[in-house]
Amino acid sequence: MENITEMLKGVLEGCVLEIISRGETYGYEITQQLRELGFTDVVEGTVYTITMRLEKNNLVDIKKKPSTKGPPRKFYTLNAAGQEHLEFFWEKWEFVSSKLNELKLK
Amino acid sequence: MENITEMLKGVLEGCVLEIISRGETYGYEITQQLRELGFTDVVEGTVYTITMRLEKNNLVDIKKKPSTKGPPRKFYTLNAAGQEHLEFFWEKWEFVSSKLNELKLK
DNA sequence: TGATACTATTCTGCGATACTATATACTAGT
DNA sequence: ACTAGTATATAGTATCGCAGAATAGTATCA
Repeated sequence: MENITEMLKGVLEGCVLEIISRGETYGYEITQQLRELGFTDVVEGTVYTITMRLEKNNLVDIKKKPSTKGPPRKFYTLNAAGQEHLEFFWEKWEFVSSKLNELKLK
Repeated sequence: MENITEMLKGVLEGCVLEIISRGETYGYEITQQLRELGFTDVVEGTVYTITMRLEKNNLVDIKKKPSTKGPPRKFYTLNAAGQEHLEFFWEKWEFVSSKLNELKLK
């Protein structure tokens, strides 16, 4: 799908939070999961800015682990604040989503 | 609903296109319709930037008409390009929306 | 006529976000 | 040595919604 950049704003971060909440993971793998989801054009740099932001806002805990396939990985897990943030994200999504579907059908 | 600004990016413009497609309307009225929809915090300035953009991108036709209640109104109607843009917007929405719901349920 | 309120458009600058492009680093296979 | 794949990092750019204010027209009431 082309030109969905603007529509992903505010949404992609929520996706990353959700993916992390499913279990400890790292930037590169998150990118791949987003691509598998269907957001095929998402690149590492984009995910990196998001994880950096999560880090800055203290929503994740970090553990560095060596990798057999490249440089060390930074594994993320959601902390309590991150979990709360994620829940609030889904609430917002439900709200916006319902309003748009309402508009579409009306 | 608070803090949905980022999530509205790319979405609000689509809403405005949809509202215009329902029938000739003007900025102030569009703002009110968005508020009725549930986006209570949308302000005139926001809608203005959107209509200006639609205008700049030649997606709307414009007619100025006097008002009994204030300064002249600028009425917008979708042209062919605008109609196409709207359809593409809903396609994008369907795509992103389905992916998000997929992620949420999985 | 002056003040106020409501309608209505316009303008500017800002902050947040995703994207582009590139650099750097480590491992494994040929 | 070279390449491909993995992986983090960073600077710069474009876009978008929003805050805040200015401007302007009409109606109403003191």
